[in-house]
Amino acid sequence: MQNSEAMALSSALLAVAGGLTQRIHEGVIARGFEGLRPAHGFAFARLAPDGATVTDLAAHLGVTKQAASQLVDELVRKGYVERRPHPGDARARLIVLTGRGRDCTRAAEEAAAEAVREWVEMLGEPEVRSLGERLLRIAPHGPIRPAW
Amino acid sequence: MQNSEAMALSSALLAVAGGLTQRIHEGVIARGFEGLRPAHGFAFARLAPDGATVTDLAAHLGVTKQAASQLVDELVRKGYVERRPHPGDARARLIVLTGRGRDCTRAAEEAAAEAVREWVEMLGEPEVRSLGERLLRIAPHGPIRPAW
DNA sequence: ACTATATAGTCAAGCTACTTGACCACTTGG
DNA sequence: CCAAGTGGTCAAGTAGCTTGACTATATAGT
Repeated sequence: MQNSEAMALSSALLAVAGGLTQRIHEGVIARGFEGLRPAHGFAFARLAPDGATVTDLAAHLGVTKQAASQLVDELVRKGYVERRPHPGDARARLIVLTGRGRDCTRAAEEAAAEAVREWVEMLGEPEVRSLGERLLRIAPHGPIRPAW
Repeated sequence: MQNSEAMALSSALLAVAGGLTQRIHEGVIARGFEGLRPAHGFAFARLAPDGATVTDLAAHLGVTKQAASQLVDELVRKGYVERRPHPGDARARLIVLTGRGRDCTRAAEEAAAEAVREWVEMLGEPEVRSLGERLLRIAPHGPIRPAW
């Protein structure tokens, strides 16, 4: 496979990812959740199941824990998450989504589904499904880098 | 297709895109081009064929033209691009890559090809190729958003 | 049990890429 | 040929990140 092909693939991938990010972001706003940036969505994704510590969040986002702490401050102020004492470690705090935070996560999922639905219209469901499977197999495990 | 499937697809897509961005960035640095951020790569991509104006660049990157102008300042200072008078419009300037800028672009292509090669090892060439084709068909035309 | 080292989190200050607002130079259309 | 529009830059402010310093709790070694 030639460099030029690899570059075409890379460009397409990054364009699709950028477009999707923007679509989700706009969809979340359209559903009434304001004052959020795309980076917050990545935080929500980490917090979704059972909460996480600030340090976990920092690693997931690929930023310092100070930055993660500031982000949590902001989300607390806006009512999306709350800090709870951590069971089993008195130094740590467990950051968990509030009801509003879970509503917002659902809104993001709807917005993502909306974008994916358009892909299904263009490619058909089987192709989109296999696209997802292949992406899943090559997805890295490390921190989600929230910037490029 | 359910929301949860759409979200899994979205997450995988964004993870792959984030990982790829990081890989390219690291590869460019490893080849001796320092002081660059991923956003510069997107600028290079727009400048590559025949150059572009600051306004074009701003639209492509999804930022204000002031921000694009500052970015160009930086790239000029570091020797990657130069400002030339624009043929046919005395207000505008044509921003073009220098030799070093083209070298850097090639380095980015090599780094991208390296990452794609790993995907080929995991999925096989036909699957990666069809992945690229499908992504190309759903890629948006608008500005590349350099932030999420 | 006691000390030493590591870890979770925050506070404070500084940096940097971006924004908005103002402005000049040139182009285009009536 | 004048009015409005466009390309670009200068200047100042902002927001999200960084590094550095610190406290509180946990863990390991002797």
